[in-house]
Amino acid sequence: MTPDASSSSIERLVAVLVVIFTVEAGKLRILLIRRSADPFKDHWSLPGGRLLPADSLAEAATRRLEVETGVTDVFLEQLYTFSDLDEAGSIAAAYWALVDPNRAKLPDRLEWQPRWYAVDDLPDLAFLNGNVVQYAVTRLRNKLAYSNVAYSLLAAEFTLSQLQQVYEAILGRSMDKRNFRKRIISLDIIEPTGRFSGQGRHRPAQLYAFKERRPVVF
Amino acid sequence: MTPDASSSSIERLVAVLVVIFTVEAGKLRILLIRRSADPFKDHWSLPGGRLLPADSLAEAATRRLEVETGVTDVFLEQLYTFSDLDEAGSIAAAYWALVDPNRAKLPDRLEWQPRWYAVDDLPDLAFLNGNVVQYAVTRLRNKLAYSNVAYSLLAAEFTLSQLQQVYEAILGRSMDKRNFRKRIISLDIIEPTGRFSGQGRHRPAQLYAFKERRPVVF
DNA sequence: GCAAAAGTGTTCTCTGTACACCCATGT
DNA sequence: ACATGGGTGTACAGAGAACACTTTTGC
Repeated sequence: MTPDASSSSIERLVAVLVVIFTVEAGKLRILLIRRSADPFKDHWSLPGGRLLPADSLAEAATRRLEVETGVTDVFLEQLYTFSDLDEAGSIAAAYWALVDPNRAKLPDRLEWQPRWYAVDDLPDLAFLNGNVVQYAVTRLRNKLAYSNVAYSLLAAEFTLSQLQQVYEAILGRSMDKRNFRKRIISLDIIEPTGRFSGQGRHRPAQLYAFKERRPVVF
Repeated sequence: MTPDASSSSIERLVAVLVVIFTVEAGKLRILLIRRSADPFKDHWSLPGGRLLPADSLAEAATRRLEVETGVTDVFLEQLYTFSDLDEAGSIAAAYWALVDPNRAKLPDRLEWQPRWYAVDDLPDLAFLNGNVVQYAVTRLRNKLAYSNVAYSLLAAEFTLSQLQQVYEAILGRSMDKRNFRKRIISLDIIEPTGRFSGQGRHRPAQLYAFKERRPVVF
């Protein structure tokens, strides 16, 4: 047995990718970085990297999320594991995360220039990252319907209108205000805090908080 | 850099596991094999094995499924990728499959002695395979509600009663015959073949077939 | 007083569920 | 004739969708 390329070894290069979502300015966005090396130099791609010795997949994904956004206590879940994103036969475990845009601070001095892109207006992506993003968007939309994952996209307190805007941005359609409120309240996942958002020349809005700031499935 | 154990290499051992389901004698069952080597010698475990050079994950899972059951053209889907099933830091990509018990022929001369076990009466499993099975059962139950995956558990033609028994075995509860038929027919995934099952001292049953014998999501 | 967003109910349709009897066949 | 599984319809309840006006505040 020759000890040369990975394609003849019994072991494999294993990488982690992270699809980091946020909702900002009424749009669902993901974080992309610009590749500084070949292959696909100067193309945009999902943040990711090699799995280090003794890393679990979740640890590697968490670390990469923190490097890019500075946050760790957010929703983060495995998405799918690909074995055909490149020609080298490496394995890529994709994760997805949801972050509040006001908490995520992108380190803009980094050489890979992280940037938020609206998912309905993405640039060409390196490798087959476009497939990964599509898969992640589908999973997010499904999960929104039967879990409280939206907690991870909002501040601790928020108005019902803000929550509705998050849902509308993710699902890509507008909803009826009365039906949305009825449904969310009947799910019993949020509660009024008693405080009000007193800003703007209009009636102040009741502030709400999620009862659980961790994943709950209905 | 030392070339010794996998825990100090940048590459990883990658394995594939397969949770192979069937429904037989009114019970949801999975295929287990008896380990012939340490660790966990003589314990039961899920079939699996190393990812060979140039294998994709799906190829490795398909091959393992064929070795165990002789079938390949069945429902097979990735489940989850684990990095903490053993202490060696290896990566295990779990898949799940659905097979018709009449087509799966277990090679009973194999040293690992494959056997069907009812999921509600499993023996102690090696590694953390119990978690994997639980996860697969949950996924199967969910998927049953919004896809046609049951096609892969039945012969090409079947009666509505046989189909209902499959659903009841998977979900672990009995259903009303009239409501079941109404719902399945309204899903528009099966059609009558015009032939009848003329066996038994009772009225012959209309035979049905799935319109698509490949995964369709509603 | 006016602009802007907050807040609130009713009606209808559709889906899921509960429930019981006759039919065709083999022995 | 009887035992066995095959086959069928109706009524009720709950969920989701459509739809418009009043309230509170800042300016």
